Amino acid sequence: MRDTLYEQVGRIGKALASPKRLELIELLCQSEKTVDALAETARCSVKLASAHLKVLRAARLVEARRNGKYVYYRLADAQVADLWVSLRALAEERLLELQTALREFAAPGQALEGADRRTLLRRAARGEIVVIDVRPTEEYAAGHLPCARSMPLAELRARLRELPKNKPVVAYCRGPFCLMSGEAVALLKKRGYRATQLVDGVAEWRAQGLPVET
Amino acid sequence: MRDTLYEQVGRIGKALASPKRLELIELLCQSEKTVDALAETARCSVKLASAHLKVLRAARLVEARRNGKYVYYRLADAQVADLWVSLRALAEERLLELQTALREFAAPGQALEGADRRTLLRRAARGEIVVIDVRPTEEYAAGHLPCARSMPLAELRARLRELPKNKPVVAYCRGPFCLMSGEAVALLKKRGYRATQLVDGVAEWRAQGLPVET
DNA sequence: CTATCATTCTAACGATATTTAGAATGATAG
DNA sequence: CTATCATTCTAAATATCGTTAGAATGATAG
Repeated sequence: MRDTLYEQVGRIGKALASPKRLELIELLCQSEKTVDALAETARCSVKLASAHLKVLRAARLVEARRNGKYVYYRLADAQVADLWVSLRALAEERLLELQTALREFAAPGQALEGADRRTLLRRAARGEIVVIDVRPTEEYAAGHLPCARSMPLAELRARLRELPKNKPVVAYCRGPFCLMSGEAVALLKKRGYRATQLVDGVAEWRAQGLPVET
Repeated sequence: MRDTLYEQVGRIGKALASPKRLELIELLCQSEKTVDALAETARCSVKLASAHLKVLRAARLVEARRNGKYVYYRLADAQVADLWVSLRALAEERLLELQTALREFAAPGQALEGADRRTLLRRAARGEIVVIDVRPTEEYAAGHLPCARSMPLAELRARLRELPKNKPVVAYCRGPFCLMSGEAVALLKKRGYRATQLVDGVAEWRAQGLPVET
């Protein structure tokens, strides 16, 4: 009777109970992706990725469309990205183990409050700072911070001269669990740039109600 | 390495993967409660409730304090209530099965948007409507809507004459999954009152950033 | 000391989840 | 037809989970 209601919500909970699935959700927060691409980025077999995606689809968190030989998966709703952001934020706040793990793996970047985020946008709009998006170009194309320039980590070394040395450069990537912006900042600093890392990703940005460009 | 991060978030996900635990979380959204009270309301043995609470505590979602013979559990953070509200809202939006189950069990009440909620508050403050909280008194005491009067479902029949027949009466309880406000409205209507149900609970209210009184 | 509230340990049962593997099947582009 | 991308079926190994039960243990009020 009443248990049915909680069981249904539990379906969503169960879908969120596997680390691999959470990783897939985070990747899908960036842009739609093929099974192949997801499996490669999440470092698992296509078969396993396919199985996890089936679970996520059964919980109605993701949807699929076919285009030619490829099946593209995407989040079923922007609310799913928001839920992922809330869940991760809660875990970061409550779980000491996560905090220490983050300190160890991820380079410490700037965690901004709502007001700071708006300040960052204003300064970027005025040209006082340069914001670069170091994710792959497809992810940039699917949505990026206003005023951000696409500069994928893989191309960064070759395109360094496009960046000014006299202005602060702010790099961001997929979010707090992603290492790309940290690597970008390390490279930039070594070459004499004034670089800082923004730990937000587009999903965090959007969850704050801030604008995202496509 | 990177998997550790997702594993930690998965701990929270796993805690949210059991219907019984979700029910306990919803109860704890109302007020702190003893194991005994939780077990009775969730219709399970004290032992099972204790085991589930242990899981929730391990995921740092709830905390306990002892007072005399009793151990009182409470949510570890208001963010936990917000997460429950988001999770439930997402499930309601995405899962057809939940929508049909809700239509069957719960009487259809008013689901309000942010602006409507403020209108409701204004009308209650002006005395145009009477808002009653039909939950047990302890839950009312722990936090209730501004301008709401405590009128527990168990006492409603005996205290009917405290309510005006010429003004609309709005009843709310623990939230969309709780049947108490529906029962209250059914009783009131039978006795000739102009009663409507508000499906929001205090957690939904607070998650909207609206004020809650204690 | 005793009654009450709560937790723990043990054990057991059944169910479900994660991962890997081999083989087969679909669906599509060229 | 063939190569590629994706899913499915089968199976197996391993692990964990949810629930119930009995018995014991703690912690506290009176």
